[in-house]
Amino acid sequence: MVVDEGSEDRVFHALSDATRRDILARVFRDGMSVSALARLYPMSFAAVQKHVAVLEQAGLVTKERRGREQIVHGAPDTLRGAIDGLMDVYERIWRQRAGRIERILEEES
Amino acid sequence: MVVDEGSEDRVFHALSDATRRDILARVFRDGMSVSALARLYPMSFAAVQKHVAVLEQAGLVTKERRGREQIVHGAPDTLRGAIDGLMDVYERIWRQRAGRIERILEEES
DNA sequence: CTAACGTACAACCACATGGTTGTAGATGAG
DNA sequence: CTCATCTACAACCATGTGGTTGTACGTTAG
Repeated sequence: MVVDEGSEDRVFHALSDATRRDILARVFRDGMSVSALARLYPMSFAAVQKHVAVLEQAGLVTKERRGREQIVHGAPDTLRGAIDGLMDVYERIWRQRAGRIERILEEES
Repeated sequence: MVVDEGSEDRVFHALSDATRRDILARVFRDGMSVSALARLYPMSFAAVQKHVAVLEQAGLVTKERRGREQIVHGAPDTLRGAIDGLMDVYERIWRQRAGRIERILEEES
């Protein structure tokens, strides 16, 4: 694995807040400064800053310093990893069903 | 939408715990009773029961009573919904990049 | 019937979370 | 240089979280 284990917890926790998911969707479309993001939500700058920090800790976004601004970008690899993890769980039910069908077809009655 | 809004928070929060993700993976492969699940983890029955309740509230599992046991099954639709939501965010970066390329190709220099 | 099992739920605790305000350091504009 | 802007971070508070133990109830086995 590329990233350390236990980070999955942080990734999904980061995704468990609507404001953070909105921030994520926006910065994935186009990078934005922290203060530009802060203007979008009915909460203090510090609160938005904390949300960005949670996303950054989870590895879902990166920050790029540009002048006195900090531009937030989406990090595709981590998000891709989360999707892959869920897909693995999701696919189990189909593998399991396929196995059952197979066993039925193998029956010699 | 099939499910009420604000439930995305609950879904991702439910996924943000390693024990719950493990439970989910197991019951997606094959239904298990709550007590059978409880035997798998180094914590009290009540704790596992709470984890199952969180997954159930999020709509990620369902319970089916069988005798005195409660069989826990994975709920594919909700998980699929979570995956779809992440895919939407993920795809934005590609749409945005495709748009940039398009604009470059349209330049008349 | 009785005893054991599977489940549910309340009460409690330590700790994390999401929000606030306030202070302080870099950086760019004039 | 000076001032406004952007960012960072600490302190604080109410609430939620993950864990515990204890109690209670329905159901099956003997």
